[in-house]
Amino acid sequence: MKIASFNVNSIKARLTNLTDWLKEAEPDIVCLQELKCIDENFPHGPIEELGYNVAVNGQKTYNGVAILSKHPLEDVSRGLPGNDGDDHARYIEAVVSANGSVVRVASIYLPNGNPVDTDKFTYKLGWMDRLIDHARELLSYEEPLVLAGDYNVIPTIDDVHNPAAWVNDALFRPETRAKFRELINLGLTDAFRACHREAHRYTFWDYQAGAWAKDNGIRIDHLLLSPQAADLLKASDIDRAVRGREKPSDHVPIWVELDLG
DNA sequence: ATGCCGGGCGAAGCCCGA
Repeated sequence: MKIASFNVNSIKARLTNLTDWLKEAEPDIVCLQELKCIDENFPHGPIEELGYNVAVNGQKTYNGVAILSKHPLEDVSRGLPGNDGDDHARYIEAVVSANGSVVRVASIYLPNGNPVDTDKFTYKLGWMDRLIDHARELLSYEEPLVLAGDYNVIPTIDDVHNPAAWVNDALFRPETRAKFRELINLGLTDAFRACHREAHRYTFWDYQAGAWAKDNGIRIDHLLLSPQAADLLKASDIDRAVRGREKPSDHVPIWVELDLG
């Protein structure tokens, strides 16, 4: 079973780019981020035509996440627990049953957090605390679990082209990286890193200053696996060629293959 | 480099992303 994550930076602007990739990559499950549309405006038609069931947690203008699945989506829940006052659409979770197996999947759009001297950074760190609490709960189920999304976290110096340019950025600040390690240390596996040791493999390149041409990127989209999912890990990779196409997102898809039949 | 691009909103120019 192939499970992917893709920050599309507007589902409306990216529809053709997305459906082209869906046709060639043929993922079973896709976690999308930054839809930038309300539930009613999600383009169900072109995506359901390709055989996907769809669960959306949308929002006007900002954020918005979804899960696409060729198998039925069950027990869909929207929003990250722990703060009823948080109205950002940054989290959706569902259970997928396929071939007698079950996998729980979440699509995550973790806050950017810049500038760091504002409440945006506080919000990011608080959101990460809530994610850690929720992940601890989900891990207690002892089942295959994939926490997939745009984490807006550069985990290590190997995951950025020019570390010096990011030292004071919310994506690379020590506090951010420490919280990410706290999440990993619950017992999650960074699927891409488990399959690839080489440095400088990125999932995001800025639209500006020729970042793509210079390979000036960062690795901030991650698929984190529970031990039960990591047991099934066969492969993981980044579909970087998508960044070079017409009207690309600034992120590219990243995926895992799990031996779930 | 800190918004040079790109998208939303809405119909010019601002907000936002990373």
